Amino acid sequence: MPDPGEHPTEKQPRQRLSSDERRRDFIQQSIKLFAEEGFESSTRELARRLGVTQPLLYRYFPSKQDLVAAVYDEVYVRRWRPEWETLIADRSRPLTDRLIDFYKVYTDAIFHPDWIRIYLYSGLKGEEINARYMTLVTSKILEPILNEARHEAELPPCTPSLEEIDKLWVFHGGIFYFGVIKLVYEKTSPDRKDQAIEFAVKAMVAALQKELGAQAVPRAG
Amino acid sequence: MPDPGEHPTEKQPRQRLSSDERRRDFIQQSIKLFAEEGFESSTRELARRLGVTQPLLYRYFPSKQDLVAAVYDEVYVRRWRPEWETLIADRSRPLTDRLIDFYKVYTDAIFHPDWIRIYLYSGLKGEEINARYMTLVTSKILEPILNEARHEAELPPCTPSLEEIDKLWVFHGGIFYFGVIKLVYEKTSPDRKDQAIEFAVKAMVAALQKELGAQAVPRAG
DNA sequence: TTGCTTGTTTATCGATTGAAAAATTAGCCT
DNA sequence: AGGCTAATTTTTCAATCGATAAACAAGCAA
Repeated sequence: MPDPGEHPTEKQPRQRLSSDERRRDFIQQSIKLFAEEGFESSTRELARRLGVTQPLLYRYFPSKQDLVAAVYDEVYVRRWRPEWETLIADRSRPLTDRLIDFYKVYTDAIFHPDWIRIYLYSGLKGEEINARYMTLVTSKILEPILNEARHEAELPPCTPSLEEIDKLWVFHGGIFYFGVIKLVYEKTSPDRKDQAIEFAVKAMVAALQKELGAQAVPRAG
Repeated sequence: MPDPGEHPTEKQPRQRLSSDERRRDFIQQSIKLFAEEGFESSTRELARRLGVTQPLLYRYFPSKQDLVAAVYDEVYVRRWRPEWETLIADRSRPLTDRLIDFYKVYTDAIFHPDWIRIYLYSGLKGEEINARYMTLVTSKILEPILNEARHEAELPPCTPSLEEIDKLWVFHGGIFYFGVIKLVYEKTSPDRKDQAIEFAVKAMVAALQKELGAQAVPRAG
């Protein structure tokens, strides 16, 4: 005697959703599916997870590529918080404190399998939006950090050199990659995440101050 | 009038290779192809690049999965250099110098699109060999670094805590991720690579010494 | 030259893919 | 109740996938 309740979504008397709701469900489930199995996941598996048939997708998206674009918009664009930028630039507090706070909330936003895996998959695919996100991080996070470090070292602002940006990418990437390995391979408690961030920020600010201090010396020597 | 020379490997009078040569070619070309397009690349595209037909692959590998396994062996296992471990442990030199040298040669070995992209693809796939490589890095690189740092701080050796390994992963991951973005998005000169490594190593050793120094204080206070 | 070994191609299969066209039906308006 | 709109399903297609079986041919040995 076969078990009729094998699938949880089986034989529901077909509930209809509004156009907006269904479209939203497609995107949300796509994020999960693509994050798990990459963008080569089949549209049939996506439909199966939603309990609908595969051709329904094409009433909401002209092609699979358009669905992917919608996923990118949701992941890359809509998760960015403009207040991050103001947090870094708040000169009423020491830069170290600002950066620790920033990286705590930034990693709270991006240290999720959905985000990190879609970020990596799209980066490997060479998607333009991924490169644009890197540019955004450079201009809205790394360059501002350098500006703030120069200000704390009482140096005049200047356009950062490529080598300085490189160093900040090593620092930023270290925190990011910590999220990668901890999410991909194991679960890490928030405590250890915050601890690692504090260590990285302090090490970075100290190293940066040392370099900028050396730049300021010539005036005295 | 159609151009008959469209493909460079067109209409060669079929040259035969020895079994070993052909097998090696399959693996090497697979590394390139999989690195570019991921492991979902078709066996037909692989054969096309080698100028042979697709079923020939199955005279050398029982299945595509076996080909992937051969690629993993080539990339993960055969590129590891045991002398890296002795380089880190050479106590006749300051730890900073050792680490700068180590990371220069280590990144010379792994900062290639082939290696980094196959590493990332296999990591996203959840391949066991990727997890094993992470364990190898932890036991053969990060834990030895911590031991050496403790030795330089005149502290007795001990089994490193999870939090200490976390910090070293942030540092190590920063260097690795620098290679990722520079390879995926642009070309970087070796100078900038070495410059970034020196900065990261110095920042790391300084931050580590500060922490270990704090541990050593109680004896004096 | 003959013949055998083996590297290679030809032909083909079943499964899966993204996508289109047409039929169906749920749910709201009147 | 009747009917219209739009959400959903059914059916189907051409392309592509990994893989198998059988035919072919290059090169060495006799």
